[in-house]
Amino acid sequence: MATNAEIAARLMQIRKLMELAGESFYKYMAFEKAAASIESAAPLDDVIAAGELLALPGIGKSIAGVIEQLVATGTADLLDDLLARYPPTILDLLAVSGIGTKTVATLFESYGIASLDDLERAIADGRFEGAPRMGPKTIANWKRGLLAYRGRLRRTPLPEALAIAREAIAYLREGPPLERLTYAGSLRRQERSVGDIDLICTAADGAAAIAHFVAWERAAAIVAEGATKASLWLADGLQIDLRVLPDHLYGNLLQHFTGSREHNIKLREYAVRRNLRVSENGILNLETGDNLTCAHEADVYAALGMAYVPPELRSGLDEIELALAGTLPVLIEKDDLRGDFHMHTTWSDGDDSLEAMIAAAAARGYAYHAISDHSRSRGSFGLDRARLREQRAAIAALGNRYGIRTLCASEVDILPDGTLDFDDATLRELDFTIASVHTAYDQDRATMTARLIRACENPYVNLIGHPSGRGYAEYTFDLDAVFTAAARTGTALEIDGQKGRLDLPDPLARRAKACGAMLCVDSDSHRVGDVSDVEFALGQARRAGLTKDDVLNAQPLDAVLAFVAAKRGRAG
DNA sequence: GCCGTTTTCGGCCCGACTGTTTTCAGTCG
Repeated sequence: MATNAEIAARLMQIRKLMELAGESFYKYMAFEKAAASIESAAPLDDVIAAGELLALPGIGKSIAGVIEQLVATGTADLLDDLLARYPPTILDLLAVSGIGTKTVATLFESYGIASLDDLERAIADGRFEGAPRMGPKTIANWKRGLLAYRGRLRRTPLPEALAIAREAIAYLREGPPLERLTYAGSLRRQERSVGDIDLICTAADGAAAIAHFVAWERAAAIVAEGATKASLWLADGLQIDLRVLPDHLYGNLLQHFTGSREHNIKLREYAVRRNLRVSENGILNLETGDNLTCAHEADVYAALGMAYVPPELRSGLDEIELALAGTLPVLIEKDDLRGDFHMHTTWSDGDDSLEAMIAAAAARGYAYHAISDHSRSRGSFGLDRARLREQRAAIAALGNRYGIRTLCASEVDILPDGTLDFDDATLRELDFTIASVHTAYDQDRATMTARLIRACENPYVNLIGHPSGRGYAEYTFDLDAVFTAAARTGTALEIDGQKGRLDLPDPLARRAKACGAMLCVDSDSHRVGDVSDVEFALGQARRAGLTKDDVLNAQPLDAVLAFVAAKRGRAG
């Protein structure tokens, strides 16, 4: 059974090979659009069974036939024909910065080069000396691109990229005067991992800003440097782009560089039908010649007659249609959060004291939060029943000093058979229970599915912590079966904001909502400085299209206590 | 190859930067 992502990858493989083969631009771009459409669609097996493949955007009769072949057999006639012409390793060359399809086609046809190794050998042998359009600078760029590719095969996790972006912004602020400055791109859209960092700023003297940027001591290489735009690589190959324009264009600039590419294409296609040309330089009326510049991003969407689309929703799926119809979801915001259910202290594996963590939760303005240290089977640091009672007493002893309600909770291990690390009598003493998988990640799909459903069915379990394991352990389970069980039993599903987790990821959170489940947005913090990690979870929630009604810790304390009581009540 | 508030044909987002060019093709986002 192939996943949507695997089918989409096959379509992209076809798309790239078609471009190499010299097919028309619009023909191979149709495959790229189809791949994006598949990636965000419901599971293909279901779609095909329902006879709804042709209803997906960007899928016509021709590509539908290819997809059906791919799903049924793992390959397709079209793909087989292309692979008969080009070795599969040839596509690796496209991953090298500075090498595109035209170059790959030339390398293959004129030099028989079909892999990264072939290219490195040819450069070392000096085979390109005197060749047309392959001067010394071009060859040097390829060498640099090869080095970067070999040293960097992963995307950068959002929390890591955000820290680097803030460092770069702080550096830029030390230089010549800038007006507005921020990060854009996939970072602003809160993608779980990013390929590069996009910075934009407005300044009266753009050239000075660019000059200061490329002089950054952290820059290992300057990839491009022009009048309004520069790109550099850090030592590990991470690329940072800076674009500078005058301040009256800030709204256009921010909209343009926030993307996504697919969102901008759809937005501009819509604009073209209304005789408007949208770019970072303004909105040009093709009839009158007037160019509308926008100091604020919201003005761009308003000028196109649609509702403002939050960055997290700019995926190129259906957000333009929803914005035109005025039916975009009202996304949950930071100020909607009233609590955090997932915080650790030195009582288990946290770095800060109980009191410090309570104070930190209060400092964020929460009305309530839960202290949820690990249960006894988590090595030496897990709490047993006696220690849990001691902790409850310690919480009581602090009284209402910080003006926040602290719920006594536990993050209980879900054991391999789906039972819990504490018996019901112990759980009954708690205000709130998180149940999480921390062991036996290698269970097969059916076993893991049954394990998670059994945890949901325990009347004292209120929340499944980091449910999918993404980021830590990529175990598999039947998503719909577990999410539906969570909805049926009154068990919430967590979006965990711990750096390296961000679990549930946004597509799964979207799915969980569709199954009717309640979600939570938590920090899973182990120290005071990480309580704000809840904002990473919030980003995933917003990308999933969640409103405050979808999130348990956006509800008042009374509603949370009622949520817990209702599940216990149903169990009798 | 796909699509439609100019709908079954004729379009399909937009612009910056580089290298090697005497005016532009290729790459990137």
